[in-house]
Amino acid sequence: MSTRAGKPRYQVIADTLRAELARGDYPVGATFPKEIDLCARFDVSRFTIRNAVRELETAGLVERHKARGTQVLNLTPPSTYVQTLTNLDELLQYPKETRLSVRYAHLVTATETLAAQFGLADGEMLFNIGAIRFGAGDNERLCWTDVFVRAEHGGVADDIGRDSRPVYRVLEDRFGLTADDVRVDIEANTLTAEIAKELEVERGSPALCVTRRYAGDDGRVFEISISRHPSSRYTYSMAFGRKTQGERESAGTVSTP
Amino acid sequence: MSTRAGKPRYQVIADTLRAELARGDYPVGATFPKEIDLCARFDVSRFTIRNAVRELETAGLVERHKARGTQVLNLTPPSTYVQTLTNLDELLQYPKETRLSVRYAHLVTATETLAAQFGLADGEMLFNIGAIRFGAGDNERLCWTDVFVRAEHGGVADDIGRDSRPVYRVLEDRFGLTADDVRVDIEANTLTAEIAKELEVERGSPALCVTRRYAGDDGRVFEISISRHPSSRYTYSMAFGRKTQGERESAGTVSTP
DNA sequence: GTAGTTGTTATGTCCGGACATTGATACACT
DNA sequence: AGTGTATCAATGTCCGGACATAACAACTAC
Repeated sequence: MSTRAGKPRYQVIADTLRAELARGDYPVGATFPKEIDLCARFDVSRFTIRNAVRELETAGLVERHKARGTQVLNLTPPSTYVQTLTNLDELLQYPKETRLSVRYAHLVTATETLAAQFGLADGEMLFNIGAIRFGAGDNERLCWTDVFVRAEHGGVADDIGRDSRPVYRVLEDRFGLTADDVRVDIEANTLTAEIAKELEVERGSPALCVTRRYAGDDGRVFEISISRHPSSRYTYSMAFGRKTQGERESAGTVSTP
Repeated sequence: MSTRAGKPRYQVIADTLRAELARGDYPVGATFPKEIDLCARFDVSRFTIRNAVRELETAGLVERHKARGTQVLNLTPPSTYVQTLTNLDELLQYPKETRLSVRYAHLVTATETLAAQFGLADGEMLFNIGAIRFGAGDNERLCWTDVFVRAEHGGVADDIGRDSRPVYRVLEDRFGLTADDVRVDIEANTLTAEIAKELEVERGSPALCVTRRYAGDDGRVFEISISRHPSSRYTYSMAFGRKTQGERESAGTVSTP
């Protein structure tokens, strides 16, 4: 009727309905015409109408309810901004070749804030690993990192310096944990005298402090890492793209041979 | 056959095929059994098989080609980590009630790096707005912001202090631009003497420097803003969740009746 | 009144068929 | 050999029907 170019009928019908929605024919929240009526209107079978309405549904425009009808959700396809990481490693944003040099690895009493984040009672213990991350060739000191894991996961310390896997990955492999939820906090502050000395910069110089908190599928936090980067040695950067709901994802899993 | 719980047949079949894929019955890249064969195997109509295979397709496991067959893409559903913003305003992360006080608004010659980012020739002009962001009630000075827009968009300066919309939104409304791509860079450095004075903090104190670059649908950058937050007054935080491809998005836009 | 029953109405599932469309292949012709 | 052509094989589209299921409303029995 309105569009035509060898396109299948259900596509044309979906386009028509999309246009009508955008024009405001059916207000948000109202019930959409029922399938039978649309069948009569476009003179097609229910099969075709269902295909058309499914398009609208996956586009986030309408919502179907069994035995209750179809409701209008949005007049235009809702779009959101997303930052996509195919891999959690991208969160770390270190160049490929860096290595971690462990300075200490021992049990400590959790501070109040740390205990709260791990969901521990006051005075319980955490395992703490302090390390310096070195650059690839030039051996520049990139940052100081303090990693906190639950006491029962202290075994990770054995693997940390040895291979180049990030800590959360070692935890995944050794204890079957999966990082389902990650929170990253970034702030600026000054380096303590000890860390400034370790990083060979002036004490009191500014640093980018990145705190990463990893939680498993049950919501329990299993690792918190705090990295302090001397200024000008590190920039945290991220990209966001507008994504319209219902789009086909551009596949994943690029293998590096 | 394998699963059963009042679930529709095509669901059960999809589950079965999913399990077989995960088990490695069909190697990646190989052609998936054709619909007719699956009909025979499960003793259902092609309609049901098509529904089942569509599930696998939207889950990113297989790919269908007309007249060529179905190919295996992944053995398990590819998952990525995403940070979702329903609104670009969430990128700014300021409490609701803040206001911007403009200190200057004028044309400047673009520095080399700025010109390059905007895609301008050397020596071309940009419009530059410098402003302080104040907190809601306590009138605390939250940060210093330098905004750069193209010379032809200098008109935004009229609107900036007046309402509380962010600059990119004013640009959208006034010039029909849409922010399709945003990049955020975060680093730590020290405040210059002038800015430190404006923000009423000690000169040389550390600050979180957030650079936001907005690009339109044509890829052209139309705004760059640089915000400097005195340390301890601001923490940039973000959350990532694991998202399996093909999941239903949790809808948006809740209407308040 | 409250609880249970029944009926209506909408979408959800499923069938068996039909024809269209389009890569790929094999074949015939120049 | 190269080029067109016919055929095949697979998914894509579409029909008209059937029954299942769930939300909702109205009605009935206690």
